Amino acid sequence: MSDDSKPLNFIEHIVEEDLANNFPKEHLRFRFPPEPNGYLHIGHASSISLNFGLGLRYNAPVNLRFDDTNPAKEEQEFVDAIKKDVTWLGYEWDTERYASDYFQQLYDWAIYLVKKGRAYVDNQSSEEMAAQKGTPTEPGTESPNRNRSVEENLALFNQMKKGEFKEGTHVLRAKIDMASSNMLMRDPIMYRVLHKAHHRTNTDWCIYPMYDWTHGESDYIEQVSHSFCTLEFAMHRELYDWFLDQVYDEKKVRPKQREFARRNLSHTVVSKRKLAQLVENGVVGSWDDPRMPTISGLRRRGYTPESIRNFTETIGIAKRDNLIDVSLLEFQVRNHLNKVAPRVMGVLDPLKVVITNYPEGEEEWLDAENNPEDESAGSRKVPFSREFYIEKEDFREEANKKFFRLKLGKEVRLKNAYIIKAESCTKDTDGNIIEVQCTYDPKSKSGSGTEESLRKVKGTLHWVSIKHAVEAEVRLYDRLFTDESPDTHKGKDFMDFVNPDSLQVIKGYLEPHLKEAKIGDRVQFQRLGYFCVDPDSTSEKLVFNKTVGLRDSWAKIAEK
RNA sequence: UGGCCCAUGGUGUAAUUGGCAACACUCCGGUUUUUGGUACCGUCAUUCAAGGUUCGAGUCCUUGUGGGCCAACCA
Repeated sequence: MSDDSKPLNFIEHIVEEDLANNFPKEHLRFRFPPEPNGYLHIGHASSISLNFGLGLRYNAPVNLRFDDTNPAKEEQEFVDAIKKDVTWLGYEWDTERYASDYFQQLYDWAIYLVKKGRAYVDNQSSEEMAAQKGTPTEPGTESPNRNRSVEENLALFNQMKKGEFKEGTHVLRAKIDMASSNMLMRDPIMYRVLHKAHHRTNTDWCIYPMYDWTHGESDYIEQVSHSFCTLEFAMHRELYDWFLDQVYDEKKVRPKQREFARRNLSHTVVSKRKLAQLVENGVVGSWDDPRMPTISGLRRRGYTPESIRNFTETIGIAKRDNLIDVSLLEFQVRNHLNKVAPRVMGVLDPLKVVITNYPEGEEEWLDAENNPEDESAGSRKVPFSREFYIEKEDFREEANKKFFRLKLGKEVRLKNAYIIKAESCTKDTDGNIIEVQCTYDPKSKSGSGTEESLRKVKGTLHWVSIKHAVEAEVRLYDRLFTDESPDTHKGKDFMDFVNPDSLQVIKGYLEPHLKEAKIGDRVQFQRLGYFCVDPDSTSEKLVFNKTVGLRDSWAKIAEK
């Protein structure tokens, strides 16, 4: 495999080491286990790439497992969205599983634990139990219910299951060690009463297993060999192993939990809870708002699956805290779109230009290359006429030598058209330039092969013939937060850093064939950036999203 | 005051059993260019600190320092 040449991350080293220690390769199995309580985001993309990448690398199955043990938060809508996103990213799971598929098995095992004296029913309030829990530096105290008889526990647990108790009154706890230095080992809760309908099991159950009791056992049931999760679960590993010990059969694969650091992206938040807050508070329109770091948001923004996969590959996986600069993500989408996006012309901040020596009423259709990076993309025709738009910032009455664009008395090349020279301009009463008058060199037509057409002029501008222009709504996006790490400031809420100007809606003028553009189409507006057609687009009204700008070295020069 | 994890350029990751600190991005400078895009070339680190082991330490040991996580009937 070509993968062999690439350096391994620490997770791959762990797998390699297990293989070297005679773990059978055919027993390798992985899983991606989202809770269906929200949409997947760029952080999940790393986990998805890790697990499915391992599956590809070792030709091992990868399950998509929904960790659906909390009916209060989970919905079918999210299950569907997650499946769509994983598929869109280009991965195929072996089998689709649900933790809820295992509710009966988990229940049977719980009974087994009760019978072994390893679990008991506690009917104290959560406050009482919290008080007995102790602190990281002080041991906890044992519950008065800790030594109930097996018979009594069995009866109580049965009553819990039958719905005879109200929520919050009874729980099943593992009997471990109230003095453990690991708070999670201080008799953790295995089951709670929840009189809520579940999106899959409906009202079959009114007791639901907790994460810790569910996750490792689910891995075990599925015979997952390596269970990877984020660092905040590191302390859970001891409990994961303890629960496994209770039911483990030596002849089976024993799953191994290992942890990696969550990927943090600059100028955004990567947490389902916080992203949900942005939606609920109306900061963004929806989970798939193009400003969101969700997979669906990035998709709508115009990102390609390839660019996201390349991103996760280049940022890698490790255990240290990180804040990945968004420029690494932007590079990947530019890099991919540069190769595949057709070039077109669009003017977003129009200034009218009139060629005084071009015949009135005349028009010609000029050849334009679709993609200089891809000869097979061919060419198209664009209409040229006496009056057209250029960008306002592409004209100045006077400017220094670094300004390669149109200025009075100087020439520029119009992309795929003629060389023009600015002769004069007119202004409104406020002094704003509203029109530029030019002359053109009729022999300088692009591709005509004449001596004049081969002349070198410093600047090349994009333009759109006014008579032929198609209007479109264009949505420009800026970073969602003004701070690079909005949720890491103690005493400050991440919402305080929301960028009030993250969305700007303008009108653009595009070359006419864009009228045929379909939802999801991605193009490069030459000299401006990459844009895609938003799902809001209709046959009457085109809507484009700006995915990302081109690298802009002029902006840096202009700043100085 | 307890336990667990982590520390390599501006950012993210690499570095066979200890053996010339590498790759990508960014920044800065340059070449090419009918996109100030692309492509190409170049500059930017004595690996948190102090000791120790060793012919040799980013890697092993000790002690610091800094950061993260742990007391939801969430996952």
